[in-house]
Amino acid sequence: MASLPIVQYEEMIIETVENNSIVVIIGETGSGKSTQLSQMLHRRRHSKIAVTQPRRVAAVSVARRVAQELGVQLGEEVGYAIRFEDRTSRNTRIKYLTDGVLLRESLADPELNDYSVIILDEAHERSLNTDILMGLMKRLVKLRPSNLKVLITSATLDGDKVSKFFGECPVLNIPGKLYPVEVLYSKECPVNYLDTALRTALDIHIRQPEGDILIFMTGQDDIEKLVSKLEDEVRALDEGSCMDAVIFPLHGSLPPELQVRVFNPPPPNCRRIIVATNIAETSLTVDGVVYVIDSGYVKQRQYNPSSRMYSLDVVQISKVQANQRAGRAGRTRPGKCYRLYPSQLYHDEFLDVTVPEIQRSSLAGSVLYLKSLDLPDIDILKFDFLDSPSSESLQDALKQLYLIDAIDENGAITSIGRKMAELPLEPSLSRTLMEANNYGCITEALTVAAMLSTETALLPGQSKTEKKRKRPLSNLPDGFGLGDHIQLLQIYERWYQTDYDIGWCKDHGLQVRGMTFARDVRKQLSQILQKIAKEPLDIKTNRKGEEFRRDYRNLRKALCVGYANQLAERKMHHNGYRTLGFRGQMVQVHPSSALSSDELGKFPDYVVYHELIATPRPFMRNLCSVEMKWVIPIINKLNTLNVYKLSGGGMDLVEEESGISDLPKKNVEVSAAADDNESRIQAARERFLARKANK
DNA sequence: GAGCACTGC
Repeated sequence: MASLPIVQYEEMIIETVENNSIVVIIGETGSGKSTQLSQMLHRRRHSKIAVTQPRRVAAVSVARRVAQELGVQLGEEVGYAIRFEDRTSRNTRIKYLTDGVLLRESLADPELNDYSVIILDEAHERSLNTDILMGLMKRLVKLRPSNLKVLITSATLDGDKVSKFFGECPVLNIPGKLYPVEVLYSKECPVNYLDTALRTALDIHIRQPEGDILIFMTGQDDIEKLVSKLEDEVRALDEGSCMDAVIFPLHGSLPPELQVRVFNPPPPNCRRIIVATNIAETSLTVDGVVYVIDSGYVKQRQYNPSSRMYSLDVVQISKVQANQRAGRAGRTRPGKCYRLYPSQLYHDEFLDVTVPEIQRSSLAGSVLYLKSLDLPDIDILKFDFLDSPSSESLQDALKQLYLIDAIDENGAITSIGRKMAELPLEPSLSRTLMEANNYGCITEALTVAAMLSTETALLPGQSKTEKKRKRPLSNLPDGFGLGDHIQLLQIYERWYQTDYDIGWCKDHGLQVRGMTFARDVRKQLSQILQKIAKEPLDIKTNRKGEEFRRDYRNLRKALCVGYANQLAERKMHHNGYRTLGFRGQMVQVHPSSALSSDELGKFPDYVVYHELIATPRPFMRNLCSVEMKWVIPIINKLNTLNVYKLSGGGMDLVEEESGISDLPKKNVEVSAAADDNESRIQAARERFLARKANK
């Protein structure tokens, strides 16, 4: 502990914090900022210190270490709070929490008076929640100038930019404890980056001294291909010509028991080669890595507000990401990083920083959250973000909220909206719950919302045979053909009838992690609903053994209201759909859907969908059949949509005549920046695809 | 007739 670089800076840090409300601290990996800053401030103050982390595991493990260093029991002076788990007490003085939990807390107490110090750690990751918190902190220090200190800490954040955002606050640089990493570039872009990664890895294995190799690839597919090629090639090497090698894949959909294999120490005289996604960039740290091979690409989910569609694209990484990857080689001794791209590409084309999540996500939930805070004099379109989302994205969010009654025609939050904001759900689902309560089907709607909160429950597991299996799985409920929401409900009901038997999940090819997560979410949601309801709600744990009416009418009606933004109408003579309202577009039923067609092979005339995904053809994923008479009032509302009023008149917008006309692009600066990102991403993607096709 | 980066309330 004494060797942590940050310790020598204690006096300077304390003095700066005493004299300033906000301080930015740049500390590279290994500086000790996550564990030491809170302790330093704790030694000077007695009231409560909050430290946010973007990830649950980090909040838990850092809290554990600090408790150990202070020699106290975890949950007493030092504790943590993550979703479903609060290990703090009245005595807690240092509290580690995920940034999402702090946002929830600020809903109950917008001034966060419980804390005298708030530390936003890992701010460089620019998670959606961290970005919102930064905006809120800027306001909060003005409201509480005498009794609040805010520290923004980060590994590589652009200190000047953040300092400027916070009114030229001081920036302290703390050196890290990384060993030097030599960076080697390719002369040119590889024709086939999978083969190039393979050759580079073999070359290191044969020629370089011991030390593990970490290879960054984009996804499961490429990882599996590369692992199998590496296995073949390593096996073909002459025995005794070099040391042994074991090869591990590492990605998020790998079952946990296979993920942890990379933390076991390798056998003697054996090199480990780990082929990973960006999960190894921040979430998992593998010790012993000396060589990093960086493909320069990452898979990134992005939301396009003009089509309301998500896509999962392979994009070029940013300079920050490239350096983060390189740093993985220098944790235990000096290392080397092989970049499979020329240095000129890195310097000229890579973005400096990753496009922040707030510019890549649908903002309906975040905007509703901000509205519910009742910040005075706040125009949501002018909220002070470190990097603003495009105005198009904010308007999209407002329109969505209006159509589901969360805000009124003037953009003010409604009483329904206020309740919705309390629920940790996407607005479409929280609105469904509100409506389900009126229709007497809250028990079922809760289950649907919980099941949709985990996308992984139905995903096939790892084995190849399982992978080929189709949904709906033969011996699982089929949703009566009404769609995926109903199927998810029925699956959960069946699981409940087995008393949440883990074996039952495994027998039916369901992911245990996903199912237990759904159970936890359901419990949390029903607790919140009980709390915010005026009178006690009739929520049953579930209806054991009771047969439902086979058409689930009320539940589907409730879904229709919640998903007013996500309606589609089947085209006359075929099975294609057109989305209703905002810039209607042609979409297809995702082949994995449980929705079934009638005896003539036709799908239902109207459906609601959970999301649109371009892969790259546009599909609707997770569908529910609805009826035309439920849809009509929504269409009427669509036609009276007026974005000018919704945004509080604060925007210089031309009035829209109906919900389906295009919006003029305003707020040019912001849009231009976002467009620039988009076109660069697009260009990078094309290059990538071209190279991949070139095999 | 398709495809699953990573987090999180």
